[in-house]
Amino acid sequence: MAADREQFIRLLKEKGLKVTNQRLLVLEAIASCPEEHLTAEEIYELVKVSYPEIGLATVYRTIQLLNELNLIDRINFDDGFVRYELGSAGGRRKKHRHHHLICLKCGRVISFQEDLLEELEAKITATAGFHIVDHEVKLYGYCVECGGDFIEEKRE
Amino acid sequence: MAADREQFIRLLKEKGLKVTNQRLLVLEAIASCPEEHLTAEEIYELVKVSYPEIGLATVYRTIQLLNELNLIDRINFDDGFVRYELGSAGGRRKKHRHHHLICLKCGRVISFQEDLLEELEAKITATAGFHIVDHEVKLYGYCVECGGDFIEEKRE
DNA sequence: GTCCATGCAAATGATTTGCAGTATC
DNA sequence: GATACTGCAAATCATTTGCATGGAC
Repeated sequence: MAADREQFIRLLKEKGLKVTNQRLLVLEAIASCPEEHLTAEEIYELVKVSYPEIGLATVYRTIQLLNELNLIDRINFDDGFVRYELGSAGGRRKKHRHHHLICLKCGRVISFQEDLLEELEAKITATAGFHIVDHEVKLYGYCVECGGDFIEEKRE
Repeated sequence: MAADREQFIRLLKEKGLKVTNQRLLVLEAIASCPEEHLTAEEIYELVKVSYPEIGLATVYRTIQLLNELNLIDRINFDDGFVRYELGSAGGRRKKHRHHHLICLKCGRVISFQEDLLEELEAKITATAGFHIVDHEVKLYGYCVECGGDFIEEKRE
């Protein structure tokens, strides 16, 4: 939505930062791929389509800014790239980031949004004095195409 | 325990790999810090105490081997280092890795072992055809020293 | 003796940074 | 017009790799 864009512009102005084409285009690129988990390089390539002069360093700097403003979240699938996706806090009031199913065979990543651990968080806060504000869950397994359905039968 | 060591030696022999001092010392270093989440550099420094000739590259290569053998697990706290800890599958039959409470203020990491998501895993396997075999959970918040206890009162 | 493993130094590759020119406010 | 932003190239820094030597079996 353009909601992210408007919020970004507002936040930039609030902080005395400048609203530039490059910044808007980086956010737009990320927002245009809500199902993807983009690397800096991928975002760079996307923005270059409509703005070929942009530099990779600018993309990195903008990503950092967007992350500080909580407009995007970082995710790490341990494949050597840090990835980014539209933030869970983006405008709306959802407080938790969403989670990921990761296929161990083909590497496919499926996102899902669900508050998995509310109860557990409350319990830990009460017993350990550790006040939890967010959680991140990665589930590893095998997707349907990679044998998720019937792998059980093949074992033992 | 020395159980890890024996298992390591057995696995090396099974695969026609050589049992070297360096390999045993790297595993020993990790096993000697069960509460820590060591970086490659930290492991290197630990091993150097008893074996100063070891090279950092050997540590990296051994870590990779240990990880492939499932004797250690990788964890990433997004601070620029990959970290390692004794594997959840190490000898015993625990199938899930353990989880982490991460303090957003001081960075302290507390591990805990608990099967959090058995039910959820079963549900997703049944409905999405995605067969889950492991999960990783990171909980973010504030530890007791950093105001975990009373931060609730300070907010609005 | 044969290979595999090691140590060193050089290479890699994602991300960061310095700086002079450029655009926003 | 001042100041922040950009693009480029050079710098960083964790990790990997090539290669000749050394060690395990």
